[in-house]
Amino acid sequence: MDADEEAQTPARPGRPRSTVAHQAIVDATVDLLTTDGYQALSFEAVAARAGVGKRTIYRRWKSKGALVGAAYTEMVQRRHPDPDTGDAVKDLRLLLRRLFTSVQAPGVTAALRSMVAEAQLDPDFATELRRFVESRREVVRTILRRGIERGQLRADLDPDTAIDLVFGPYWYRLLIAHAPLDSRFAATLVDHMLRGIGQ
Amino acid sequence: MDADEEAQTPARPGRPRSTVAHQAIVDATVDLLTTDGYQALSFEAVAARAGVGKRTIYRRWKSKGALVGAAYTEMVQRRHPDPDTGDAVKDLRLLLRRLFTSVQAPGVTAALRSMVAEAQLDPDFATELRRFVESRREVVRTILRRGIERGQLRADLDPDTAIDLVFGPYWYRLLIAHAPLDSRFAATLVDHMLRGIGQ
Amino acid sequence: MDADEEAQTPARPGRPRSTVAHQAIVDATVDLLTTDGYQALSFEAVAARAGVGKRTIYRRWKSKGALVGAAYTEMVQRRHPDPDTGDAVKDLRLLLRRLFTSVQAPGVTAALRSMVAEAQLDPDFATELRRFVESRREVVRTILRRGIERGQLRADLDPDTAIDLVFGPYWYRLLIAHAPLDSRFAATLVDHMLRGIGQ
Amino acid sequence: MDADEEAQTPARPGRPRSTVAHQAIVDATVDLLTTDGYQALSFEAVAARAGVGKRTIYRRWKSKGALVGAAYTEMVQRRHPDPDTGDAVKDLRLLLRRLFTSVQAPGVTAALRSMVAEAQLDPDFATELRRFVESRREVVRTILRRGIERGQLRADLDPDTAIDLVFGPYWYRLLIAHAPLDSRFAATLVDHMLRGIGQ
DNA sequence: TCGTAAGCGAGACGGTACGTCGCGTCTTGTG
DNA sequence: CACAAGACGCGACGTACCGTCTCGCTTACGA
Repeated sequence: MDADEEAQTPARPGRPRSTVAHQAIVDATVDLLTTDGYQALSFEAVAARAGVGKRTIYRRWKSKGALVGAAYTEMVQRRHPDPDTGDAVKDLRLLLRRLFTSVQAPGVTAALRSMVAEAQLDPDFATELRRFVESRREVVRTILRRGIERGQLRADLDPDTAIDLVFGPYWYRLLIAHAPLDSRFAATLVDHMLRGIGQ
Repeated sequence: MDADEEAQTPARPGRPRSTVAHQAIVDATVDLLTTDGYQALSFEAVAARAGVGKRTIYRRWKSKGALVGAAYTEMVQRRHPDPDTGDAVKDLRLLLRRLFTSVQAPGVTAALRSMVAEAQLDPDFATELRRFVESRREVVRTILRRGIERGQLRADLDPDTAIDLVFGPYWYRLLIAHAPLDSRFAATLVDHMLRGIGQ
Repeated sequence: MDADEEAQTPARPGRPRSTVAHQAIVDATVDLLTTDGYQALSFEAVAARAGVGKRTIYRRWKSKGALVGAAYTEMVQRRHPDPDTGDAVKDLRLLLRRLFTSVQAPGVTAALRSMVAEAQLDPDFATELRRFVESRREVVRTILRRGIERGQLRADLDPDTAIDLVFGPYWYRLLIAHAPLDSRFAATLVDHMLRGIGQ
Repeated sequence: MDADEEAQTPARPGRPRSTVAHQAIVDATVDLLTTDGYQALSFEAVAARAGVGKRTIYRRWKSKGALVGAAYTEMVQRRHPDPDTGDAVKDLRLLLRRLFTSVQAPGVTAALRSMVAEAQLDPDFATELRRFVESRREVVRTILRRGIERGQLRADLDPDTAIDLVFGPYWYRLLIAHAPLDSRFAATLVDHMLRGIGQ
């Protein structure tokens, strides 16, 4: 999702990559993404706005989607960490509410959509996206495991299926947009998951 | 999703549209889609392979996604009609099983994905896709309504939420591909929906 | 030196090439050539100034030099035809005087130079240039032949060598620019050629 | 034509320039020039093949043509010195024969052509080339002057015009390549020059 | 039966963006 | 300080498709 060799060989020969250029590119991408949308976004335009050679961008990201991925990560700095209130049900409700709120911010929906779109077209980026998705699943998985250990959730539930039941409808509405992603829907999702899997 | 004025003015002036050209275009699209993937698909390439002028394609479909939509329809002839066995639960299980089976056919997944991708980029096509999605939802809605009337399902369920719980995870796995769309998952989905909403 | 298939199949399939675009390209080339010089001339710049797609230029000329060739031909409309005054010596003097005068016009020297430069780098264009050069030699060859027939020049001269003795120093001074191409030099060249080959 | 400050301050501060690098650059240039031609020659390519930083080349030569000039000098070690046999006519014949022979060596023609091409595009290099050309003219000028003093050539000839009559056709055939640069042509050139200017 | 209106293939058109190359300059660490 | 390595801003390259626009030619209806 990010520049390709983040923390590799600490010193390789030649001039090191400019962090200034790096930041300028990411900023320009966010700008264009939220202003004109994914369509208007091109390596050409990003280079122009960032005051950077196209090569400098290609050196770091190999596709538009990968670039947008970095910009998205930049946009959603707050990472919705595991709340861990001690109550698994409360944790789930909190996490979902935050997720559904963050998605209201302008540009976030567009970014997520463009990433899914890119993933359908570029298998390499699909892998990267899967990695990102998995990291989000892991947070919920942790909450569920904790809930089971604490006896707050029944022991025989299948976490992965449960997670699909939460994130599935979330992405579904996000992508198809046949219905809003509001806090009521967030609550409903948790309710149904708990009724299905909880004690 | 299809050629844009299917059953319009039954007879309009001038030379009628060539069904030969029409078929050649769809065939070429399916060919390219399953052979080289969505990436290699372009109006230019389709026209070349079909031996057809670009204009002739533009006259019928206004976007790549719309064109792929036609190809998809071509591929999935069977349209998963409402089973109506008399038992709502049996109907649901049957429908889901068919849905999950159809998606195994080569090219179908690719077509669905490309359509979702296109929808993220082209609002007009998003509307078309939403129409298609809605038609699929309507089938389930009918089953659910029938189940309630017959007393097979409890009366206070919200059909649309229930549908989200089924189709959500379906699309989620289809698009993210983090887990397979097998018949076991189909069964699990119906189980959870029923446990959540059924009596 | 010109667009590649001048008077071929009078009607080939598809939209015919636009003469408007053609002229716009040539004009833009002449403009840029005489204004900013050969260096500043690029397909990119010509396309921009002519309001034309780059492809449209590439379709007609395959290299910068070939393009400049067309522009040059456009610039030197007057083609220094065979004078044929009845007197071979007079003809030669007249032709040379005209040649040396035409080369004074701004841009002509630059165009000729750039063509020679391109010919050194691109064998294909070298062939084209050779064709142009040969056409100029033919004019002189005709004059000489006529002079021999009329008994104005002695019979045993070798026309091609004689022509080398005239055009050789001409191009030499044109390219190296170590001395001016003035009318005195023109006269001297004819004098020496005649002293060397005449009766 | 050569490295720009050959015999400058014999000892200047800092690390002295590596003669190893210098030679590697020239060798790589000759290699590329004779192998892939002038087109494939670029500072970038030379640096890569020589295993040298681009800067190191720029430090020594300021243009592609200047660099090729050095390579040319490397290729043509023998410099065709003034023969001075005592007989001006014999001297001229000898010099021309040598000149026409040297040009047969592979790569020499290409180098000369590329230098002329570069001179048409880069005024600075044109000056350098003019300097080189003048040095070659000076040799002939000396022979002619000596011939006049010795009474072997008539006193009223204009040396510079005479030289144009020899070198002009030489370069003409070299650059346009409409006819070969063989020894017969060498002889013919001297013959005609003498008939034109000699007693 | 014949005009006329649209469809047809081909392919050129003005564009935008692509991904690459080379330029000449700059910044690293190493000698 | 020179050197190799290589990143940098830049500008041009030649190509791919876009969606539109002629061409000359069917095709088929309705006047």
